[in-house]
Amino acid sequence: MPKLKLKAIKCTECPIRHRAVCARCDEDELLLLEGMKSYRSYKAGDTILWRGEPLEFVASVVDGVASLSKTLEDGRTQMVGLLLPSDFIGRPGRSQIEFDVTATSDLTLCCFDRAPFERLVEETPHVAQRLMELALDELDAARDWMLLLGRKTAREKIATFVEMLARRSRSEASNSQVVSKLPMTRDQIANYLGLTLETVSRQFNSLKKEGIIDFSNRHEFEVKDIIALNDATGDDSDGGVIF
Amino acid sequence: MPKLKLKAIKCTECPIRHRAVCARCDEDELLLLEGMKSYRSYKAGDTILWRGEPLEFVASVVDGVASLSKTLEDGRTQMVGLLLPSDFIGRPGRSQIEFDVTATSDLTLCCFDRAPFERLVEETPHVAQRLMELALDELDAARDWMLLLGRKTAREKIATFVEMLARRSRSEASNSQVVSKLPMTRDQIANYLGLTLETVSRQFNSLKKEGIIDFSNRHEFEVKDIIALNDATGDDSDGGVIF
DNA sequence: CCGCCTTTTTGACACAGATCAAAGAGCGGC
DNA sequence: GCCGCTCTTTGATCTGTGTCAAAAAGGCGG
Repeated sequence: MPKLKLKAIKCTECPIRHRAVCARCDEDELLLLEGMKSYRSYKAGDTILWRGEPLEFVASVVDGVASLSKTLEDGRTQMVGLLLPSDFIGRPGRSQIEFDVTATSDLTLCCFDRAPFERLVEETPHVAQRLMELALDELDAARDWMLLLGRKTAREKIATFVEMLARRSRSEASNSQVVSKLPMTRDQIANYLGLTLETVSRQFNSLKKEGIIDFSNRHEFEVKDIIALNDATGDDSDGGVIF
Repeated sequence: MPKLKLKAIKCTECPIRHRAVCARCDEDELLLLEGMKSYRSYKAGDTILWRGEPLEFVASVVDGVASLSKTLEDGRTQMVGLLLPSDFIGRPGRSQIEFDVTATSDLTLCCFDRAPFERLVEETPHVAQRLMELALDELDAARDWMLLLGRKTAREKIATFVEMLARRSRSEASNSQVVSKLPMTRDQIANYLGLTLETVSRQFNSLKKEGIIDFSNRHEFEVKDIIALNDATGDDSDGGVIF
């Protein structure tokens, strides 16, 4: 489990300062966090935490992608969360987690020892409030994923996944770049979408053949027809307005 | 949308006093809640809230079962949450919800107008803390469900569902009663498990034929072989201990 | 630049669960 | 107690996706 400690950057210069668990903190509170944080790095594929293992720290993702996954008796696995920069790992008030946490890409975490962090949560409402928002956002995402896993076809699953990646890369790059990264292997995508890797491959190629997306290489794609892509997700575009 | 106001019972005598959003409140805080609450009743099948509709109140389930569900363009639907007594509806800081809320059985809610409730959340850490716990519990449940929806077979889904109902009815009745209620129709169960109602029916009867469960009538069952039932869920019984 | 290892693609086939259809059960209203 | 409704069961068939297998494409170290 090769985890290296790195020197921490200053909170005020942190790339996730405005979105992570510290987003609402003022300068004083930030100083407290600064004093208890440490950085850890992981290589793609490393396991960060095992299910049931005592949880010694909580953390924010600073850079890279981590995933939460659950496994059945016979080895079938399902990703139950994808953690991107500013997302939070761990839950105050519980010393265990019910899933494995793995580095999907090379990863940097900003870690806090659990005990002092929990004390901080009790005392600073800004951290508690932000933690609550993050949890509720995750809950929303989990529910969207339940609809996908329970009711969408393989084609719809892939289209939804592609659309999500494209939207995210458009917003976070804050430019209208057309090329997006595919941050996982076919196998990982399959575990995320509740499919097999063969089906993932077939559906990607099917969308490509139809001219909806295009691949420059295996890990980069471009959306050619956003309308058709949106149609293919099966989502109800109607915002729920009552007529 | 037949919703009737009932006279409220006293918070101190409320059946969900110790588990709902008010669980950690002291007497003073309870008095504040008492002042802003009102009860509403719904008949089985009533829609409580529509997706996207402005959210005028938040609520705790006092009695009965409510469900959260999402729908695709063509009408396929997936339940994304089952709300039992003491569960909470609504999310502070957001005026809309992303799913429909429906009464699965006859239902009683303890409602709070959103604006005053949000002010209360800001001021009383006990409510905020409890809300956080409830959200995180729901997140855990959502993740278990993602594993079920993405990777379990029809048989495993039904076994998991039955096991969940049996465990719940055992704990909440606080006696070792053997008969449990099935609080939903086959169609609702299908929407919860990501199956069709025919498959639900077939799998129930298959478990019955094998002597694992038994039905006295369509809405009550008894677990005859808990070991076999547990096996049939496909879950990894190992708590994640590392050898 | 070559060879080895991993990831991805492609093909053939099987099967779990969906779909379509119709019969049976349960239950409230009259 | 009978009618008419909804919910459930059962049967026959179809199909999307999984499974098994093997070839192709990258990618990396030497």
